[in-house]
Amino acid sequence: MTTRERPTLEAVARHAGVSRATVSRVVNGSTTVAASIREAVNRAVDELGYVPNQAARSLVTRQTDSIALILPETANRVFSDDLFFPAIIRGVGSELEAANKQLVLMMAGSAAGYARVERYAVAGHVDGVMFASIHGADPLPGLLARRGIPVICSGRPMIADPPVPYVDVDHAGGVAAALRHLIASGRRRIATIAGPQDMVAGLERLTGYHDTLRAAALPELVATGDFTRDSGITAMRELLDRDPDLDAVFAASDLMAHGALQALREAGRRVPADVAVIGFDDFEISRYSDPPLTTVRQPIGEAGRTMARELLRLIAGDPSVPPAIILPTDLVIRASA
Amino acid sequence: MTTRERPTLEAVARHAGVSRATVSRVVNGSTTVAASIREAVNRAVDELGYVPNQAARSLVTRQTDSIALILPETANRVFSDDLFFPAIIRGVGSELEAANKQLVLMMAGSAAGYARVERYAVAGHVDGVMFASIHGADPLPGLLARRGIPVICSGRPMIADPPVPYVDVDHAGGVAAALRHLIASGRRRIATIAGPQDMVAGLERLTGYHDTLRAAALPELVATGDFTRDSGITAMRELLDRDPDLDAVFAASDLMAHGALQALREAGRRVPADVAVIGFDDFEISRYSDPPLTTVRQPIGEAGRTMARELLRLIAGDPSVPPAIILPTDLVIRASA
DNA sequence: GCCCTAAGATGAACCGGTTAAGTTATGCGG
DNA sequence: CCGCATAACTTAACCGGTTCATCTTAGGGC
Repeated sequence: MTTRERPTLEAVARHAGVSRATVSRVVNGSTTVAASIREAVNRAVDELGYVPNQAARSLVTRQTDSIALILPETANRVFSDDLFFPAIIRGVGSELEAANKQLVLMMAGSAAGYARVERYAVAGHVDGVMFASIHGADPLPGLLARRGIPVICSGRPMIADPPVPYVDVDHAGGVAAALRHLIASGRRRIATIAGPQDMVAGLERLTGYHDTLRAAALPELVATGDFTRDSGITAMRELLDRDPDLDAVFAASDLMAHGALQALREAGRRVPADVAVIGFDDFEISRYSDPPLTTVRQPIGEAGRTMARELLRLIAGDPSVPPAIILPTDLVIRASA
Repeated sequence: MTTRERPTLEAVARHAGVSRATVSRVVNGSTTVAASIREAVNRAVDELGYVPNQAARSLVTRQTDSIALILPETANRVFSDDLFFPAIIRGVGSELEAANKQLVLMMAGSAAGYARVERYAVAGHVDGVMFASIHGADPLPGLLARRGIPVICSGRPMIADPPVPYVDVDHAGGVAAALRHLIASGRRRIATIAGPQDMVAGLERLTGYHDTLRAAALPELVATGDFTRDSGITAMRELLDRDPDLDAVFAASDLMAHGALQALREAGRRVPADVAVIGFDDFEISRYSDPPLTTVRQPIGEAGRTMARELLRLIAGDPSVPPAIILPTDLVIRASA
């Protein structure tokens, strides 16, 4: 193994016949260096294959140029069925790449992992922290913010004690659009498969359902899932059981909508002839379902990008970062409703 | 904002009335500290909310307790359609969590991102590097290895100049099992949709197809895709065009198999009555396709876990890390063949 | 009561950079 | 030709930990 000793600033300086400070200034692109010397130093850097030691550098500059994205789920769940996190990661990644920052992904599922994340951030391993989707009343964002670490959330945090800026989508607007579409096409017994009620996304979509149906003076019928396909199947069966004559279902996630499609097929219902189905997300796979799914598109990638952009401003000390940014949703009409 | 100044070792030492060195030993769990002092120090640590500065620490210890996983694709592709990376990440994540190491995800799509990854690793930001799937003759693994950085690959690297240890699955065995199943059930005109030929996985699966069909003295029919669903659709149409009487297709990935199912349906062929279809991967979604997909299961998560485990041994300086580990594949028979 | 030993605490060097303050060469006006 | 401003480089003081050699002190044996 060619474990060639990594050259230090000192070595480069000696090689180029200048001082450490000068090399440092060349490496960091200072303008007050004579061209001839700059060139000599660069040559020495190349010849020795010098790369600055990150630990030494960030010890004094107090910054690391990397940023954490926290996925508050166990590693086993994050990437299994769910397509939400991949989309967030994609958005965040593209934005950070442009800013030349390094993305550090962390799963904070277990309690131990949770503590580790906190220590990791407080230890100064990263310059800022993003949270992708928050479960329940998660204290971590506030905790880190109180420690002086720049923090931003995707989805409104449930506790607002130290207010943490966040990026979210217009849940209520999306739900209203979906339900109005169903009502306009003559549906009158519209059920919903709600999301988990310990997440703001789950709560707000259910609230939107209540509000819109109440305004339209239509009966309400609710079953609750956890955003997964399987929970959608179970919930749909339960709904059919409670009201065999329902003529539409609004599911609070695409995966639950797919589960509903499957349960409806098993129960012999035709979609959309007997029952119309609308989801929420607009995942790629919803274009290929049978029938293709009508759904509320939420700009997840855009949310990730926005989150990254705002965090970078926060880190730069920009005082004008808004406490909340709400992105629009829109209804994508396909065959299922 | 409560940007409370982070306490240093020095502060804790003063608070507890001992020296810096002693606090350091307590924090790192040295045994040669009197119980009373240890307790006093711990109290001081709690009261001040002390967390060691990672930069300072790794400057001297030369390790960071974090490990990079390189996804050599652009951020935009990695998480879109593909379910391979999520599975790898899941496996790696669970293993590293158990070892209390931090996972750092890096996308190395663009050339710039590529250089950044190299600098990042060489700068000592991480203790070791894993590569998830390699495209073509990627020089980066060898480059890092030559720099003395512990490296391990998922999938056999195409260049073996500095040999880099790797974890792979038994492509040939899986393909052979699939084809033997088709032959045993009476199929005689068996086509294949090959994967990209700049990836070892693509190459080896095609080689397996050649070898098995030649041994069985059956005609060969090949179209090439890039592992995506769309490329599967295109390739299937092309195959039907070239041999309308084919009675089976082996696709080198599940997504291409799904594309093939769609193209076959459009062409009015019944699966498996007219044409049998087998994929390779066994993604979750293949259980829900119409018909459910017969496929070669490869233990992606297990590969991730193994990769992480071996890398940790490499980092620990264990000289007995094998140059290659090949995991078994097996045929999962569902309805499509 | 004295010396030796060992447990346990300390002082100080060091890791590899950054940067403010200090020093030296260069150029310009008078 | 001198003095001074300025550009350009060097010196040295940090950043916040770890660790080894050194020192202190309490205890045990005779």
